[in-house]
Amino acid sequence: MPKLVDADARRRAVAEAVFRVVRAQGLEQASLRNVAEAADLAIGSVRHYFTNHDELLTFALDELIARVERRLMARVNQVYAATAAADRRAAVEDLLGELLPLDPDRHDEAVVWLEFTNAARTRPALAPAARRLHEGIRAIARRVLEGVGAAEVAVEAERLAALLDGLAVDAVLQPDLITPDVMRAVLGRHLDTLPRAVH
Amino acid sequence: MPKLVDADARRRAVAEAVFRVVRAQGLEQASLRNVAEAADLAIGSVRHYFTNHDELLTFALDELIARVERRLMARVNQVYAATAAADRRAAVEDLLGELLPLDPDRHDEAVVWLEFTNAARTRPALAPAARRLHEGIRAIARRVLEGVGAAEVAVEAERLAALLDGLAVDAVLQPDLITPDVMRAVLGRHLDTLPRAVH
DNA sequence: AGTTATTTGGCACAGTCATGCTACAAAGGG
DNA sequence: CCCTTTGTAGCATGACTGTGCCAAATAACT
Repeated sequence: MPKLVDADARRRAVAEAVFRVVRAQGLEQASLRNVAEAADLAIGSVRHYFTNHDELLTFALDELIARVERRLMARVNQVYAATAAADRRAAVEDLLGELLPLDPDRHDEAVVWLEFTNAARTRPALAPAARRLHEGIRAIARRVLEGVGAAEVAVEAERLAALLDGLAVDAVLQPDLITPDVMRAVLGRHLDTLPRAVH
Repeated sequence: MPKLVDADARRRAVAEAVFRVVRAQGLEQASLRNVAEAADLAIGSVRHYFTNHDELLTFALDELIARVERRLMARVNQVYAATAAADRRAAVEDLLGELLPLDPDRHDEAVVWLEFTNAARTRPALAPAARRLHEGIRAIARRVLEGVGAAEVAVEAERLAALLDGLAVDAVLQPDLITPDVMRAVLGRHLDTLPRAVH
């Protein structure tokens, strides 16, 4: 047999090529040909690791979600570890900030997320993963807002989640206006005005 | 000559066909052929009213924005007309609600908006119109928040605009979870917690 | 009635797309 | 050494795209 390649690593490398194409030219342009070129592979090679174009895209989306989840896990532990009020507030801010495109890497991630989650509206294959991410964000928002009254937690969680989604979308679409500084200021202000939940 | 058609009305009718296709199948599928079929015209006819595919899309986007602006104008006047505090609060809620997909028509509008504004990220022809809409929403947010301190108005306007964008996006992508009731509750809650600006 | 400008319809072309299929190179195990 | 498995590459096909170009049908105006 030839070089005996680590198939999983190859699939992840191709997924990264998908991200690059989507980032630069939109999901619409993430054809097998363009992705193969971005991955520096022949189109036939890419097809050896993915049976379908759909499977390529769903794998890439799953990979993106896994990456976000990995980052969030570490931050969640930080919140639980923080006992002092000031520490907890900072930990919460870091945790929620992980959902915002505050640095170039996460900006690219947010771009790809918006492209995929929007495409999921009309592409059934992508819908389950997009849904999982949507609900995951709500779960985090609810957990962070434990301190508010039970009657309000549902509305407040939705408000926080919508704010995070909106900031991410705005930063993706108008990056020169919605800078990391603006996002941090808005998130901080939002947490300041919450009853007595997070501080 | 033939039937002597009102060219402007025809262009608007074709734009509506664009909306229907984008709504049902995504902007990616808004090809000349699909749009022509949705408009019940021959492809050559559509091309008679639009020199370009790009011109067709930019016209449709401009048309969408004009429609939103028309709706907002009426609401803005209502805010100025309201003198009593309770009236003003209701007028503001109606005005901002105009930016949310609270009924089926506005839901379709929001779907098309998201498709276009996202596409504008990688399609230069659409960028100016998307930008205008983005800034228009900020202008409204700032005007509504006149009451808050000058130091905070920038951050608060961004927070309100991001919340509106986020609610719209979430309702477009997960319409069974983010219902009009949820959106109204979240917006109401947000206005309640603002300093003493709107009430 | 004839002319002319507008509208409509469609053909042809070059490009892109996903995918079924085949062919071949390479390296590990017998 | 051979053979079998794995990876790589590419050809062929049918479908779709925007656009240049052309031809016909239509109705208003002279």
